[in-house]
Amino acid sequence: MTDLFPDKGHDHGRCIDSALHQAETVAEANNARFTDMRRRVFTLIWQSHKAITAYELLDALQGEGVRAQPPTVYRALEFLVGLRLIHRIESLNAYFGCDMPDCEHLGQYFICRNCGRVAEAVNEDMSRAVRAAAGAVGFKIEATTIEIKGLCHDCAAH
Amino acid sequence: MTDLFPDKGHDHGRCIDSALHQAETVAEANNARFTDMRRRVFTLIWQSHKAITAYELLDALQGEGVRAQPPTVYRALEFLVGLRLIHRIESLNAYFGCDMPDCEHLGQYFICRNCGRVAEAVNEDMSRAVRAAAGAVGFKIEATTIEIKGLCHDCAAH
DNA sequence: GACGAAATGATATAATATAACACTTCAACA
DNA sequence: TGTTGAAGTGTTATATTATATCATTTCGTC
Ligand SMILES: [Zn+2]
Ligand SMILES: [Zn+2]
Ligand SMILES: [Zn+2]
Ligand SMILES: [Zn+2]
Repeated sequence: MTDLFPDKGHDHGRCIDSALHQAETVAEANNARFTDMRRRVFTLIWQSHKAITAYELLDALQGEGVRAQPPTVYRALEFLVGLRLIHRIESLNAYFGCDMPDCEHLGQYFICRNCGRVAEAVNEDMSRAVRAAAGAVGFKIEATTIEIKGLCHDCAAH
Repeated sequence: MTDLFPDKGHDHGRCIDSALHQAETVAEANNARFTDMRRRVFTLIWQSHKAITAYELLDALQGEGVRAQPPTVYRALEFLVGLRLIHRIESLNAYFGCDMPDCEHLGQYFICRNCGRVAEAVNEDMSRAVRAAAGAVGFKIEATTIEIKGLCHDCAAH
Protein backbone atom coordinates (compact mmCIF):
# COMPACT_ATOMS: atom_id res chain seq x y z
CA MET A 1 0.00 0.00 0.00
CA THR A 2 1.42 3.33 -1.07
CA ASP A 3 0.32 6.13 1.18
CA LEU A 4 -0.19 9.54 -0.34
CA PHE A 5 0.54 11.10 3.02
CA PRO A 6 4.14 11.68 3.96
CA ASP A 7 5.83 9.31 6.34
CA LYS A 8 5.73 10.32 10.00
CA GLY A 9 9.48 10.46 10.27
CA HIS A 10 10.22 12.18 7.01
CA ASP A 11 12.64 15.06 6.81
CA HIS A 12 10.23 17.92 6.42
CA GLY A 13 13.00 20.43 5.96
CA ARG A 14 13.56 18.88 2.59
CA CYS A 15 9.86 19.29 1.71
CA ILE A 16 10.18 22.98 2.47
CA ASP A 17 13.44 23.45 0.59
CA SER A 18 12.12 21.63 -2.42
CA ALA A 19 8.89 23.59 -2.41
CA LEU A 20 10.76 26.88 -2.16
CA HIS A 21 13.04 25.93 -4.97
CA GLN A 22 10.19 24.92 -7.23
CA ALA A 23 8.32 28.08 -6.36
CA GLU A 24 11.29 30.24 -7.37
CA THR A 25 11.46 28.41 -10.67
CA VAL A 26 7.76 28.71 -11.41
CA ALA A 27 7.69 32.37 -10.48
CA GLU A 28 10.65 33.09 -12.70
CA ALA A 29 9.15 31.14 -15.58
CA ASN A 30 6.03 33.30 -15.24
CA ASN A 31 7.90 36.55 -14.90
CA ALA A 32 6.34 36.98 -11.50
CA ARG A 33 8.05 38.46 -8.48
CA PHE A 34 8.46 36.09 -5.58
CA THR A 35 8.70 38.92 -3.08
CA ASP A 36 9.70 38.69 0.53
CA MET A 37 6.09 38.76 1.77
CA ARG A 38 5.02 36.09 -0.68
CA ARG A 39 7.94 33.95 0.32
CA ARG A 40 7.09 34.36 4.00
CA VAL A 41 3.49 33.31 3.45
CA PHE A 42 4.50 30.44 1.21
CA THR A 43 7.01 29.21 3.77
CA LEU A 44 4.44 29.42 6.55
CA ILE A 45 2.01 27.37 4.49
CA TRP A 46 4.70 24.77 4.04
CA GLN A 47 5.42 24.48 7.76
CA SER A 48 3.20 21.40 7.75
CA HIS A 49 1.24 19.19 5.45
CA LYS A 50 -1.97 20.55 6.88
CA ALA A 51 -4.09 23.24 5.35
CA ILE A 52 -3.85 26.62 7.02
CA THR A 53 -6.35 29.48 7.08
CA ALA A 54 -5.68 33.07 6.11
CA TYR A 55 -6.03 34.26 9.68
CA GLU A 56 -3.76 31.57 11.03
CA LEU A 57 -1.20 32.83 8.54
CA LEU A 58 -1.85 36.36 9.71
CA ASP A 59 -1.25 35.34 13.34
CA ALA A 60 1.91 33.53 12.35
CA LEU A 61 3.21 36.56 10.48
CA GLN A 62 2.47 38.82 13.41
CA GLY A 63 4.18 36.29 15.65
CA GLU A 64 7.26 36.75 13.50
CA GLY A 65 7.05 40.47 14.16
CA VAL A 66 5.72 41.34 10.73
CA ARG A 67 3.11 44.11 10.81
CA ALA A 68 0.57 42.56 8.50
CA GLN A 69 -3.14 43.06 7.97
CA PRO A 70 -5.65 40.74 6.30
CA PRO A 71 -5.25 42.21 2.80
CA THR A 72 -1.54 41.48 2.90
CA VAL A 73 -2.22 37.82 3.51
CA TYR A 74 -5.04 37.56 1.01
CA ARG A 75 -2.92 39.23 -1.65
CA ALA A 76 -0.11 36.79 -1.12
CA LEU A 77 -2.58 33.92 -1.20
CA GLU A 78 -4.13 35.21 -4.40
CA PHE A 79 -0.72 35.40 -6.00
CA LEU A 80 0.28 31.91 -4.88
CA VAL A 81 -3.02 30.35 -5.91
CA GLY A 82 -2.76 32.11 -9.26
CA LEU A 83 0.58 30.49 -9.94
CA ARG A 84 -0.78 27.21 -8.55
CA LEU A 85 1.96 27.14 -5.97
CA ILE A 86 -0.73 26.52 -3.39
CA HIS A 87 -4.29 25.29 -3.56
CA ARG A 88 -7.35 26.47 -1.73
CA ILE A 89 -9.42 23.83 0.03
CA GLU A 90 -12.96 25.11 -0.34
CA SER A 91 -14.48 22.94 2.33
CA LEU A 92 -11.98 24.23 4.90
CA ASN A 93 -11.47 27.83 3.77
CA ALA A 94 -7.81 26.98 3.97
CA TYR A 95 -4.71 26.68 1.84
CA PHE A 96 -1.96 24.20 1.41
CA GLY A 97 1.19 23.82 -0.62
CA CYS A 98 1.27 22.05 -3.94
CA ASP A 99 4.22 19.75 -4.44
CA MET A 100 4.01 19.62 -8.22
CA PRO A 101 3.47 23.23 -9.25
CA ASP A 102 5.46 22.77 -12.43
CA CYS A 103 2.98 20.51 -14.17
CA GLU A 104 -0.56 21.59 -14.93
CA HIS A 105 -3.03 19.39 -13.14
CA LEU A 106 -6.55 19.15 -11.78
CA GLY A 107 -5.89 17.76 -8.35
CA GLN A 108 -8.00 15.85 -5.93
CA TYR A 109 -7.54 16.47 -2.25
CA PHE A 110 -7.67 13.92 0.49
CA ILE A 111 -8.27 15.55 3.86
CA CYS A 112 -7.84 13.64 7.09
CA ARG A 113 -10.28 14.85 9.73
CA ASN A 114 -8.14 13.36 12.48
CA CYS A 115 -4.60 14.55 11.84
CA GLY A 116 -5.62 17.43 9.59
CA ARG A 117 -3.18 16.56 6.87
CA VAL A 118 -4.03 17.13 3.23
CA ALA A 119 -2.64 15.12 0.36
CA GLU A 120 -3.02 15.89 -3.28
CA ALA A 121 -3.56 13.20 -5.85
CA VAL A 122 -3.65 13.47 -9.58
CA ASN A 123 -5.66 10.48 -10.56
CA GLU A 124 -6.32 10.11 -14.24
CA ASP A 125 -9.28 7.77 -13.72
CA MET A 126 -11.01 10.41 -11.67
CA SER A 127 -10.17 13.19 -14.09
CA ARG A 128 -11.34 11.11 -17.02
CA ALA A 129 -14.60 10.26 -15.28
CA VAL A 130 -15.24 13.93 -14.57
CA ARG A 131 -14.47 14.94 -18.14
CA ALA A 132 -16.67 12.15 -19.50
CA ALA A 133 -19.58 13.07 -17.25
CA ALA A 134 -19.29 16.70 -18.29
CA GLY A 135 -18.95 15.82 -21.95
CA ALA A 136 -22.07 13.68 -21.82
CA VAL A 137 -24.17 16.65 -20.79
CA GLY A 138 -22.44 19.28 -22.88
CA PHE A 139 -20.88 21.02 -19.90
CA LYS A 140 -17.70 22.99 -20.54
CA ILE A 141 -15.40 22.54 -17.53
CA GLU A 142 -13.40 25.52 -16.33
CA ALA A 143 -12.46 24.41 -12.83
CA THR A 144 -13.00 21.46 -10.57
CA THR A 145 -13.11 21.08 -6.83
CA ILE A 146 -12.66 17.52 -5.63
CA GLU A 147 -12.22 17.17 -1.90
CA ILE A 148 -12.44 13.88 -0.09
CA LYS A 149 -12.75 13.94 3.65
CA GLY A 150 -12.17 11.02 5.98
CA LEU A 151 -9.36 9.21 7.68
CA CYS A 152 -5.89 8.77 6.31
CA HIS A 153 -4.30 5.34 6.43
CA ASP A 154 -2.38 6.11 9.62
CA CYS A 155 -5.34 7.53 11.47
CA ALA A 156 -7.73 4.82 10.31
CA ALA A 157 -5.38 2.25 11.83
CA HIS A 158 -5.71 3.77 15.31
CA MET B 1 -27.41 15.09 -25.83
CA THR B 2 -29.23 14.92 -22.54
CA ASP B 3 -28.83 18.10 -20.54
CA LEU B 4 -28.71 17.83 -16.79
CA PHE B 5 -30.04 21.34 -16.53
CA PRO B 6 -33.77 21.86 -16.74
CA ASP B 7 -35.31 23.09 -19.93
CA LYS B 8 -35.76 26.86 -20.20
CA GLY B 9 -39.49 26.58 -20.61
CA HIS B 10 -40.15 23.93 -18.00
CA ASP B 11 -42.96 24.27 -15.50
CA HIS B 12 -41.00 25.16 -12.41
CA GLY B 13 -44.08 25.09 -10.24
CA ARG B 14 -44.02 21.35 -10.65
CA CYS B 15 -40.36 21.25 -9.53
CA ILE B 16 -41.35 23.07 -6.36
CA ASP B 17 -44.42 20.95 -5.70
CA SER B 18 -42.52 17.76 -6.24
CA ALA B 19 -39.66 18.89 -4.01
CA LEU B 20 -42.07 19.86 -1.24
CA HIS B 21 -43.84 16.57 -1.47
CA GLN B 22 -40.63 14.59 -1.33
CA ALA B 23 -39.42 16.67 1.56
CA GLU B 24 -42.56 15.95 3.56
CA THR B 25 -42.07 12.28 2.93
CA VAL B 26 -38.42 12.25 3.90
CA ALA B 27 -39.03 14.28 7.04
CA GLU B 28 -41.82 11.97 8.10
CA ALA B 29 -39.73 8.89 7.42
CA ASN B 30 -37.06 10.36 9.68
CA ASN B 31 -39.45 11.42 12.39
CA ALA B 32 -38.35 14.98 11.85
CA ARG B 33 -40.60 18.02 12.03
CA PHE B 34 -40.91 19.90 8.78
CA THR B 35 -41.88 23.10 10.57
CA ASP B 36 -43.21 26.26 9.02
CA MET B 37 -39.83 27.99 9.12
CA ARG B 38 -38.09 25.02 7.57
CA ARG B 39 -40.70 24.83 4.86
CA ARG B 40 -40.33 28.53 4.15
CA VAL B 41 -36.57 28.25 3.78
CA PHE B 42 -36.87 25.11 1.71
CA THR B 43 -39.40 26.72 -0.59
CA LEU B 44 -37.22 29.79 -1.01
CA ILE B 45 -34.28 27.61 -1.95
CA TRP B 46 -36.44 25.96 -4.57
CA GLN B 47 -37.50 29.24 -6.16
CA SER B 48 -34.84 28.62 -8.76
CA HIS B 49 -32.31 26.06 -9.85
CA LYS B 50 -29.53 28.33 -8.68
CA ALA B 51 -27.71 28.06 -5.40
CA ILE B 52 -28.69 30.66 -2.81
CA THR B 53 -26.69 31.98 0.14
CA ALA B 54 -27.83 32.09 3.75
CA TYR B 55 -28.06 35.85 3.74
CA GLU B 56 -29.99 35.93 0.50
CA LEU B 57 -32.44 33.61 2.19
CA LEU B 58 -32.51 35.90 5.20
CA ASP B 59 -33.32 38.88 2.98
CA ALA B 60 -36.03 36.93 1.22
CA LEU B 61 -37.58 35.91 4.53
CA GLN B 62 -37.54 39.46 5.77
CA GLY B 63 -39.04 40.53 2.46
CA GLU B 64 -41.92 38.19 3.23
CA GLY B 65 -42.37 39.99 6.52
CA VAL B 66 -40.84 37.24 8.63
CA ARG B 67 -38.76 38.57 11.51
CA ALA B 68 -35.74 36.33 11.12
CA GLN B 69 -32.12 36.54 12.20
CA PRO B 70 -29.11 34.68 10.88
CA PRO B 71 -29.35 31.78 13.35
CA THR B 72 -32.88 31.07 12.20
CA VAL B 73 -31.71 30.61 8.66
CA TYR B 74 -28.63 28.62 9.58
CA ARG B 75 -30.68 26.31 11.77
CA ALA B 76 -33.11 25.62 8.99
CA LEU B 77 -30.21 25.03 6.61
CA GLU B 78 -28.56 22.66 9.06
CA PHE B 79 -31.76 20.70 9.37
CA LEU B 80 -32.31 20.50 5.62
CA VAL B 81 -28.71 19.56 4.88
CA GLY B 82 -28.88 16.95 7.62
CA LEU B 83 -31.82 15.28 5.93
CA ARG B 84 -30.11 15.77 2.56
CA LEU B 85 -33.07 17.74 1.32
CA ILE B 86 -30.61 20.38 0.19
CA HIS B 87 -26.89 20.38 -0.49
CA ARG B 88 -24.27 22.93 0.36
CA ILE B 89 -22.01 24.08 -2.47
CA GLU B 90 -18.71 24.70 -0.72
CA SER B 91 -17.15 26.75 -3.46
CA LEU B 92 -20.10 29.17 -3.40
CA ASN B 93 -21.05 29.14 0.29
CA ALA B 94 -24.53 28.50 -0.99
CA TYR B 95 -27.28 25.93 -0.94
CA PHE B 96 -29.54 24.34 -3.45
CA GLY B 97 -32.33 21.82 -3.50
CA CYS B 98 -31.77 18.14 -4.05
CA ASP B 99 -34.24 16.51 -6.40
CA MET B 100 -33.62 12.97 -5.23
CA PRO B 101 -33.55 13.21 -1.44
CA ASP B 102 -35.08 9.78 -1.03
CA CYS B 103 -32.11 7.82 -2.27
CA GLU B 104 -28.72 8.01 -0.60
CA HIS B 105 -26.12 9.36 -2.98
CA LEU B 106 -22.80 11.12 -3.23
CA GLY B 107 -23.57 13.78 -5.75
CA GLN B 108 -21.46 15.77 -8.10
CA TYR B 109 -22.41 19.36 -8.82
CA PHE B 110 -22.16 21.16 -12.10
CA ILE B 111 -22.21 24.91 -11.61
CA CYS B 112 -22.68 27.27 -14.53
CA ARG B 113 -20.77 30.49 -13.99
CA ASN B 114 -22.92 32.28 -16.54
CA CYS B 115 -26.52 31.49 -15.63
CA GLY B 116 -25.75 30.45 -12.07
CA ARG B 117 -27.70 27.24 -12.24
CA VAL B 118 -26.55 24.16 -10.43
CA ALA B 119 -27.27 20.61 -11.51
CA GLU B 120 -26.64 17.51 -9.55
CA ALA B 121 -25.39 14.33 -11.13
CA VAL B 122 -24.95 10.95 -9.61
CA ASN B 123 -22.36 9.39 -11.83
CA GLU B 124 -21.25 5.93 -10.89
CA ASP B 125 -18.05 6.14 -12.92
CA MET B 126 -16.99 9.17 -10.93
CA SER B 127 -17.98 7.65 -7.61
CA ARG B 128 -16.19 4.44 -8.45
CA ALA B 129 -13.05 6.31 -9.46
CA VAL B 130 -13.07 8.21 -6.19
CA ARG B 131 -13.56 5.06 -4.14
CA ALA B 132 -10.82 3.29 -6.06
CA ALA B 133 -8.37 6.13 -5.63
CA ALA B 134 -9.08 6.25 -1.92
CA GLY B 135 -8.85 2.49 -1.55
CA ALA B 136 -5.49 2.43 -3.27
CA VAL B 137 -4.00 4.69 -0.61
CA GLY B 138 -5.88 3.28 2.37
CA PHE B 139 -8.01 6.35 2.84
CA LYS B 140 -11.37 5.86 4.54
CA ILE B 141 -13.90 8.17 2.87
CA GLU B 142 -16.46 9.92 5.04
CA ALA B 143 -17.61 12.69 2.73
CA THR B 144 -16.89 13.96 -0.74
CA THR B 145 -17.16 17.36 -2.33
CA ILE B 146 -17.17 17.32 -6.10
CA GLU B 147 -17.97 20.63 -7.72
CA ILE B 148 -17.42 21.32 -11.38
CA LYS B 149 -17.54 24.90 -12.54
CA GLY B 150 -17.88 26.08 -16.09
CA LEU B 151 -20.55 26.67 -18.70
CA CYS B 152 -23.72 24.68 -19.06
CA HIS B 153 -24.74 23.49 -22.49
CA ASP B 154 -27.10 26.42 -23.07
CA CYS B 155 -24.61 29.06 -22.00
CA ALA B 156 -21.71 27.49 -23.86
CA ALA B 157 -23.78 27.76 -27.05
CA HIS B 158 -24.08 31.54 -26.75
C1' DG C 1 -53.11 20.67 32.36
C1' DA C 2 -47.94 19.57 33.57
C1' DC C 3 -43.76 18.38 31.79
C1' DG C 4 -39.59 18.02 29.05
C1' DA C 5 -37.59 18.17 24.56
C1' DA C 6 -37.27 20.55 20.41
C1' DA C 7 -37.63 24.69 17.97
C1' DT C 8 -37.32 29.52 17.55
C1' DG C 9 -36.27 34.46 19.07
C1' DA C 10 -32.89 37.71 20.18
C1' DT C 11 -28.42 39.63 21.03
C1' DA C 12 -23.81 39.53 20.52
C1' DT C 13 -19.72 38.24 18.40
C1' DA C 14 -16.48 35.24 15.73
C1' DA C 15 -14.42 34.05 11.35
C1' DT C 16 -13.62 34.90 6.58
C1' DA C 17 -12.89 38.22 2.84
C1' DT C 18 -12.69 42.59 0.14
C1' DA C 19 -12.89 47.80 -1.08
C1' DA C 20 -10.50 51.95 -1.32
C1' DC C 21 -6.82 54.94 -1.18
C1' DA C 22 -2.02 56.15 0.28
C1' DC C 23 2.65 55.04 0.00
C1' DT C 24 6.73 52.38 -1.46
C1' DT C 25 9.50 49.57 -4.44
C1' DC C 26 11.33 48.21 -8.60
C1' DA C 27 12.39 47.56 -13.35
C1' DA C 28 12.59 49.86 -17.71
C1' DC C 29 13.87 53.53 -20.13
C1' DA C 30 15.44 58.38 -21.36
C1' DT D 1 21.63 58.30 -13.29
C1' DG D 2 17.37 60.39 -12.74
C1' DT D 3 12.31 59.79 -14.33
C1' DT D 4 8.45 57.32 -14.63
C1' DG D 5 4.79 54.00 -14.50
C1' DA D 6 3.33 49.59 -12.95
C1' DA D 7 3.33 46.41 -9.35
C1' DG D 8 3.41 45.59 -4.60
C1' DT D 9 2.41 46.77 0.15
C1' DG D 10 0.42 49.58 4.17
C1' DT D 11 -3.62 51.10 6.38
C1' DT D 12 -8.28 51.75 7.52
C1' DA D 13 -12.73 50.52 7.05
C1' DT D 14 -16.28 47.44 5.97
C1' DA D 15 -18.67 43.46 3.76
C1' DT D 16 -19.83 38.65 4.06
C1' DT D 17 -20.41 34.25 6.25
C1' DA D 18 -21.21 31.72 10.51
C1' DT D 19 -21.79 30.59 15.47
C1' DA D 20 -22.32 31.04 20.75
C1' DT D 21 -25.46 31.90 24.29
C1' DC D 22 -29.45 32.45 26.80
C1' DA D 23 -34.53 33.52 26.83
C1' DT D 24 -38.97 32.19 25.14
C1' DT D 25 -42.28 29.50 22.62
C1' DT D 26 -44.17 25.35 20.63
C1' DC D 27 -45.45 20.67 20.66
C1' DG D 28 -46.00 15.93 21.64
C1' DT D 29 -46.51 12.86 25.63
C1' DC D 30 -48.17 11.74 29.73
ZN1 LIG E 1 7.01 17.21 4.67
ZN1 LIG F 1 -4.71 11.37 9.58
ZN1 LIG G 1 -37.53 23.79 -12.15
ZN1 LIG H 1 -25.62 28.34 -17.81
